[in-house]
Amino acid sequence: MATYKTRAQFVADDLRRRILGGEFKGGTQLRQDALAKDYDVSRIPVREALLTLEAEGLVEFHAHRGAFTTELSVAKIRELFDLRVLLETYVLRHAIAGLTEADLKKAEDILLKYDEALNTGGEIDNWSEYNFAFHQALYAPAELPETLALISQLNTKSDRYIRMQLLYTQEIEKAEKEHHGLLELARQGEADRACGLLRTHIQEACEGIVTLLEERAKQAEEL
Amino acid sequence: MATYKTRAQFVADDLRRRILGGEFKGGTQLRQDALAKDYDVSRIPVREALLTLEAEGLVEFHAHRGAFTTELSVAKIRELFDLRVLLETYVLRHAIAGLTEADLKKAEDILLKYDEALNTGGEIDNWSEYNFAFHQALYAPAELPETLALISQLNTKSDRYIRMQLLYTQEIEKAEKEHHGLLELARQGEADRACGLLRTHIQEACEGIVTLLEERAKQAEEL
DNA sequence: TTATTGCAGTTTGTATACAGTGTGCAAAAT
DNA sequence: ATTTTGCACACTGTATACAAACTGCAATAA
Repeated sequence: MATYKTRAQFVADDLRRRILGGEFKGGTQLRQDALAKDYDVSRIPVREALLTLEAEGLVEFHAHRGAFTTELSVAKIRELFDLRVLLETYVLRHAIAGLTEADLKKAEDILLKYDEALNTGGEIDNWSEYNFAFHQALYAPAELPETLALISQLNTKSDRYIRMQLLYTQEIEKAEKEHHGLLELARQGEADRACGLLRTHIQEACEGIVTLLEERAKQAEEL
Repeated sequence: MATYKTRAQFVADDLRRRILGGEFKGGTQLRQDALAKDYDVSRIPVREALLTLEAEGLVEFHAHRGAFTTELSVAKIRELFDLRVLLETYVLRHAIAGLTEADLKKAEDILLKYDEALNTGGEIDNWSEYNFAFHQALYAPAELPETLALISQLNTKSDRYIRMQLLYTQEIEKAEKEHHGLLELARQGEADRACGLLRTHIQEACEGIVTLLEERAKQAEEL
C-alpha cells in the first residue's frame, strides 16, 4: 500500500468517493481529459487513478474506449455478500478468541461516536465509514491483515449498493441495534451467537438491496 | 479486467512472470528507467504495470523511492493458505453440487495433459499454470466468478513460494496423486471427503513452504 | 431504402521533457 | 573521531506533445 499521497492517489481517493457516492451511474464512461480538467492535473495521474480503481473493481477499461464504471448484477451482489458472510464470520470468530478490554473499548467508542452523529444531524455520507470502522475495530484483534484486506475489498465493491439501500430505507437504526448486539455478544465471548447475528446482519442487508434493485428495474421497464 | 493488451499490460504480465519466477528476491528495488530500457518502452507503461502489480500485492511503492518487490512473512503465508482453505473448500462444495460430465471431463483432460508433460520432460515453469488450471476447472461449475477471482488473487500472491517449494522438494507427484483423488471424489459426489482432501492438500503445501523458509533463514543466519 | 465506404473529429495510449525530492558523499565544524 | 552541512547526482512523479485507434456521420453504391 502506498502510504503517501501523490496527485494520482488524491484523484483515486476522490474518484472512489464520487463513484461510491453514486455520482456516476453504472456503465458511465469516465473521460480522462474531463477528469484531468476537473482536478487540474494532466491525464497521467488520472490514468493511474483509474488503473487503481480498476484493480478495486470499480471501473473497467475497454480497448481504446477508456474506463467505464462497473455495474454489478444481482447474482454478483449476492455472491459478494455471501463471501462477506464467509470471511467476516471467520475473522470475527478469531477476533473473539483473543479479545481484550482495550479492543472492546475501541469498538464501543466508534459506536458511541456514531450514535451521537446520528442523533445530532445524521450525515449519510459518513455512515459508510463509521460502519466499516466499527466492523474493522471488532475484527482487528484477530490479527489477520490479509483477511481484513480482502474484507475491505469486498466492502468497497458493494459499498455503493449499501449506500443506495440506506438512502431509500430506514435501515440505519436496525444496523445500529445489531452493532450493539454484536458488541455485547463479543464481550460475553459468545462466538457462535455473534457469528449468527453477523450472518443475518449481512444477509438481510443483501436482501434489502436486491429488493430495491428489482423494484428499480421494474420501474425502468415501465418507462 | 482489461481484455486487450497494451504495452503496459505486456510489461505487467512479463514482470509478474519474472517476479513469481524468482528472478527478483523480496525487497529488491525495481527501477522504472531500467525496466523501460529492458522492454524498450517509456517509463509510463512501466509505471502503470507496477501500479497493477501493486494492486496484486507483488510490489509496494515508497515515497519518491519507487517500487520494491514484497516479501511475505511466515505468518502472512500461513494466513494466505488458511484463506485458500476457507474459500476453496467453499467453492468446491458448490461446484460438486452442480457438476456435469462435461465439467469432469474438462478437469480430467487438464490432469492427463499434465501427466503427459510430467512424464516427457517435466517443465517446472509450467506446473504452476497447470495446477491452477486444474483447480479452476474443478471450481468453475460453482459459477461464482467473484469468488474465483479472489482465489486467483490469493494464488498469485503465494505462487512464488509454491514454486520455491516445488523446486526443492519432490512434491509434484504427491500433488498429482491428490488431484486424481480430488477428481474421483468429485465424480462420486463426495463433497465432505473431497473438501477434506483439499484442505490437507493446501495445508501440507503450506507446511512444506514454511519449513523450507525456516531452513533458509537458519542458513542465512549462519553466514 | 438499406448497406458500405471514407473521412473528420475525438479520445486513448505512449514518448519525451522537466521539476521536485530523496540519497550519498565530501568537506567543514566540534 | 564523530557529527553536521552542503552539494551533486539520481530517480521519481507529472506535464506536454504526438501518433494510433475508435466513433459517428455523410456520401456513395446496390
